[in-house]
Amino acid sequence: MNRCKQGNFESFKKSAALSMEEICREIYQENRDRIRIKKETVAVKNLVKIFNATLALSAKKGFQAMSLRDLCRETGLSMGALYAYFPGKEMLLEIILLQGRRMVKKILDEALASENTSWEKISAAVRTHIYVSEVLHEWFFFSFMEAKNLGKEEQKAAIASELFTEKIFIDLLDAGSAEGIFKIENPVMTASLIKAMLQDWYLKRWKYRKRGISVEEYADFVVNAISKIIRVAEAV
Amino acid sequence: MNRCKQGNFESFKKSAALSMEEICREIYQENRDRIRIKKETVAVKNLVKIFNATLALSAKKGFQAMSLRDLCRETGLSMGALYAYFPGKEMLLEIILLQGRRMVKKILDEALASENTSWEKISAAVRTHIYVSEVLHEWFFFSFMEAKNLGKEEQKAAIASELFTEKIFIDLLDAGSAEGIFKIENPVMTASLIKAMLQDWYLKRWKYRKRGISVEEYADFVVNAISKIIRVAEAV
DNA sequence: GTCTATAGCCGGATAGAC
DNA sequence: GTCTATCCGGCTATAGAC
Repeated sequence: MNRCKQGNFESFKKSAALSMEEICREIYQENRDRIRIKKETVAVKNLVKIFNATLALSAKKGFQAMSLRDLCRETGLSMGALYAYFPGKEMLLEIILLQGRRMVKKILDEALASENTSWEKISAAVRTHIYVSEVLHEWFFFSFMEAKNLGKEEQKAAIASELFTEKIFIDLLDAGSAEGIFKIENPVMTASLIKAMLQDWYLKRWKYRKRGISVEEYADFVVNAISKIIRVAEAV
Repeated sequence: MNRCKQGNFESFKKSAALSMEEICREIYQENRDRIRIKKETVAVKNLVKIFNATLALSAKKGFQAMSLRDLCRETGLSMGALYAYFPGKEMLLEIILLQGRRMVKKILDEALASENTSWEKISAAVRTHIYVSEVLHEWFFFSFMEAKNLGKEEQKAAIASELFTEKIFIDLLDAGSAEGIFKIENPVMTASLIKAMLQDWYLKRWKYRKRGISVEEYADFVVNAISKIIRVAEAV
């Protein structure tokens, strides 16, 4: 309930169980058959290493340019060991993307369920999205950058995910518009604009970091900007 | 003068001499020493082929993943011929990025020079940027996507270019604020927001295409959204 | 100017030792 | 479970024919 009202990032971070270990445990359990390692503690520990290393290396040079030998160096594992955890480079990419999408969807759904008015829901969705993208920054960046290099099926999933988030905003804008709370000319375009602002946080994080702007300040600014654009009545 | 007042994209396209051929002629003349082809007509014709093919292939799989053999297939040239035009894959990347940045800067500077009030300048800068990114869409996408894979010096240039555009908006917002025309809480953050909207046009073009939104509609929407956020008095 | 042929290297993937 | 050794294909780059 209300993980991030008033923009408390720290409390969000604690209440949302989205550590890398959490994610890797899920991945392990879903892929028990493919993964050749039987002891869960060992497997999860190394999966964390592998995924973190993949995200870090890809952030620097891109997934395609990252070699599995780079990955060996970074994780301390050998080529042979790596192949005990995933069946090939392409699959490694897909597993990371799939699991991340699920996690994000789950958290967004939860955040919305506990809000009431359209404006509260929009505000919560914005804050939650920005906070999640802060915690899982490397994943978000990765996911955006690699989207164009995927196979046909994977690309569809990525697009669906993008449109899913946007649809949440479109529906909320429509609802608030019908209730007469917002004054909006074009809900679809407005939702696109919101998405663009959300994305900027993880695409240009270096910039905001350098300027000393915190996640909470950014979220506040975005919520405020949206309230001006849609002319929400009871905006804080 | 006033290339794109009232958002006339077609007239902008004509007046701005930024065809690929134009760009390639400049590149050829600046790299006469490195390029082994003497006849300008032949050289420029093939440079156009090479750069267009590079942008197209990179859009699909990324520059790193694009092989020079892919490039041969796409251009109809052989490996040997390619190396008569550029000294290596890395340099090809740098040449494309450098020349594009120059072109964009030149056009933006020109567009601003012919406007008067702060709001007119902001509006013109927004429209011009969106229109340029429409004409040179592939270059903009390429430039954004490959930025992280560059060498140290090239990366600095890319960041400088990003901040340069943003600075234009920060200064204009400050100026209008001082004149009492805008009501802005945070010019730096507002400029970031504007940049995010500009970028969305070339990062998510597939989405806008699918929805049948034209460049002009998008530019109108962005200008309008900005006017609401900064509460400009004489906004249309 | 443009081609073909080839050098030399590095990538992903696998087999089999420990 | 993890490692080393190795296969083989594709890559960039260059040399030399036409």
